[in-house]
Amino acid sequence: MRKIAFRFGLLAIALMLLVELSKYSITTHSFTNEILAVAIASMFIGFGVLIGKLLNRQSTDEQIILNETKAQELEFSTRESEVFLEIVKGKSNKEIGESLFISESTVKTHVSNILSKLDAKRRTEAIKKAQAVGLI
Amino acid sequence: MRKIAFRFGLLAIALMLLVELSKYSITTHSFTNEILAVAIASMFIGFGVLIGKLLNRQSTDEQIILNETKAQELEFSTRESEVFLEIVKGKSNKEIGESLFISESTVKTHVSNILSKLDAKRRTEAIKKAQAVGLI
DNA sequence: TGCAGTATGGTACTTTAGTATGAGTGTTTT
DNA sequence: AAAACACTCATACTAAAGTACCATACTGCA
Repeated sequence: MRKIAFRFGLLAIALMLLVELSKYSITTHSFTNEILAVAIASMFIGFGVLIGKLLNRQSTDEQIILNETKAQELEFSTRESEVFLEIVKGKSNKEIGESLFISESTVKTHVSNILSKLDAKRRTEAIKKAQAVGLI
Repeated sequence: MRKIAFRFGLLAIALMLLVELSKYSITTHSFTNEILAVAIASMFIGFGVLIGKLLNRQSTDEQIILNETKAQELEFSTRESEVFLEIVKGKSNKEIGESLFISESTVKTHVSNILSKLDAKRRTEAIKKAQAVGLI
């Protein structure tokens, strides 16, 4: 987090220097406008990359949400999506049952269906495959 | 992937339109240069966000790599890091043993140590915690 | 009304996972 | 050399996870 803030600072400084340089170069013609434009554009692209990282960070740290479109493609039912979300959180079948107020038996049924829909043998493999297809 | 390419296209078109608009506005003075500059900068930031997404995608799809610094902080041994990498790939203890040419017993020993170092009860929980602290 | 889909749950069983403990073999450090 | 550490492996458990099969109940749709 501090690293990203630091990069933001560096970029801001570089950008200001470039702007100053462009003012200077207008009078001295030491650089072409094209080169300066490319440099400034690169700075803004850098800002975009950092902003994108910040946006990603929120979604991975706080709450995990399934990609609804992908869930539909995989024919996940509502309950299966809920159970899978708990799996990704690292919960056991028993804990999932307590969270969703259903028996461990029911959880096992859902898990079994989830695994076959994701073509996985284990829940860890299911997590990996879900990441690969963008479900999570 | 197609979605990202599509967004790139849209951004490129918007950018070209803005550039044309700026040429036009120089003669007509219908927009201030500041507004146009902000708009064009926004486009480049958008490009940056997309590029960042593409860069992230490669790292999650292809090969998973542990954050060496975090691994050291957690006092992971070399072998434990290797075993954990296989866990994240969704492999079973038996499969991990075959990959690393060690017995399933040894894998279990490593896994047990990994779990206690990550303060996790299950490998799924270990994966989740590893993501939370930035190990993966 | 009957069918399809979803959600629920149980039994019984097999397979993985995980723990605890002990032990042998190297390598590095004191 | 002895201690400390990492890696290896085994045995013997207990605990989860996962499969297969069956059954009930509710909802929406043809």
